[in-house]
Amino acid sequence: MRDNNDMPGHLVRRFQQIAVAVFRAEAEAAGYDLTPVQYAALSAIGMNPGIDQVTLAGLIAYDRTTITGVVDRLVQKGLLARNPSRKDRRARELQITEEGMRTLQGVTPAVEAAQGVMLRGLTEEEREEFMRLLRKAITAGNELSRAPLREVSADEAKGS
Amino acid sequence: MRDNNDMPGHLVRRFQQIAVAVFRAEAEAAGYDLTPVQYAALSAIGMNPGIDQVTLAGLIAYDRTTITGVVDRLVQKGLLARNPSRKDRRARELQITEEGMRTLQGVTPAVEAAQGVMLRGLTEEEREEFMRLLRKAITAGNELSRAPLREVSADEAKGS
DNA sequence: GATAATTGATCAGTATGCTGATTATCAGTA
DNA sequence: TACTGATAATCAGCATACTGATCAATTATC
Repeated sequence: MRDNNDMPGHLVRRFQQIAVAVFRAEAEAAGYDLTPVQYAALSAIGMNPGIDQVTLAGLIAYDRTTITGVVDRLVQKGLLARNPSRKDRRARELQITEEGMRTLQGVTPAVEAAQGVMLRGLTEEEREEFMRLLRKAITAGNELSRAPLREVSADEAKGS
Repeated sequence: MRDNNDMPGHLVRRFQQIAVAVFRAEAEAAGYDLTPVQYAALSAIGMNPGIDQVTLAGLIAYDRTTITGVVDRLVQKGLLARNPSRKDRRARELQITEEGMRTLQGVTPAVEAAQGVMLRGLTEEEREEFMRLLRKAITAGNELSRAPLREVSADEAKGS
């Protein structure tokens, strides 16, 4: 029987734990209380103002039911505004606030730094290769989780 | 600004989501209701009968407060027995039950299969390299999370 | 042997992440 | 127009993960 500790699923869980811990530590050191998930949402909304929650979920590969709570907390912190859409009364349009924009800009250096820390055991070439393999594996497995990445088509992106 | 979707932290989160989904799907297809975390705990206890919860946490890199709930649920399912230790009345000794052993043996092929599915986008060489890089990065970052791996020393292992 | 420091387990609280259901709304069709 | 199906958001419930605290028991120190 293979040692469970040496299975890819287990290794990934451990690296994910390290990645989250490093992210939070770097963000806190920079004076921000933001989780990786909250940062990703904030960043995506900043680049796509006015999107609804389902589109946001697809952009960053979140589960749709998880989004509600994440957005709740960002609204609570004053970093996002959530308003009913006039085009579709089921949907909520998400906008980043002034403070959200300042937070995003302020925390980004810490986020970049965190990526280096979590990969500190790898050389530059190894980091590139690691990310290439991650991208490749994720692309092949995208549809296997309930929260696949959904690229916004050119149609949706320009118009709406 | 770098696309958040292309940062290692984000890529790892997505791969972890896929890995968990694949694991659960394969386990369910084989007739078992077991999470990756529960499998890891069961497996570790099976190979180290009588260990306490802190040692278990170190063996598989869990947070000590998470272990309580995981063990609770495995005891609930009848796969584990948890008894107070006579050597240290603070500690609980964990034993795998007959049914736990049957479950472990029965589900293991599905667990092995899951590892292949989650890496289906990679060639055999790429899988090896991916795991090598994961191991290397984790080793370097082990102490950065609250749940580092703690190998059982020869001393502790033989005795008890 | 008394005291201090440490340790094993648990708990309260918070944040992802999932399954499956519900509600309101929208879109297509007979 | 009435009906059907699909969709956006939310909810209840469950399972990881973490922070920080508490309690009981053990170990170390004086």
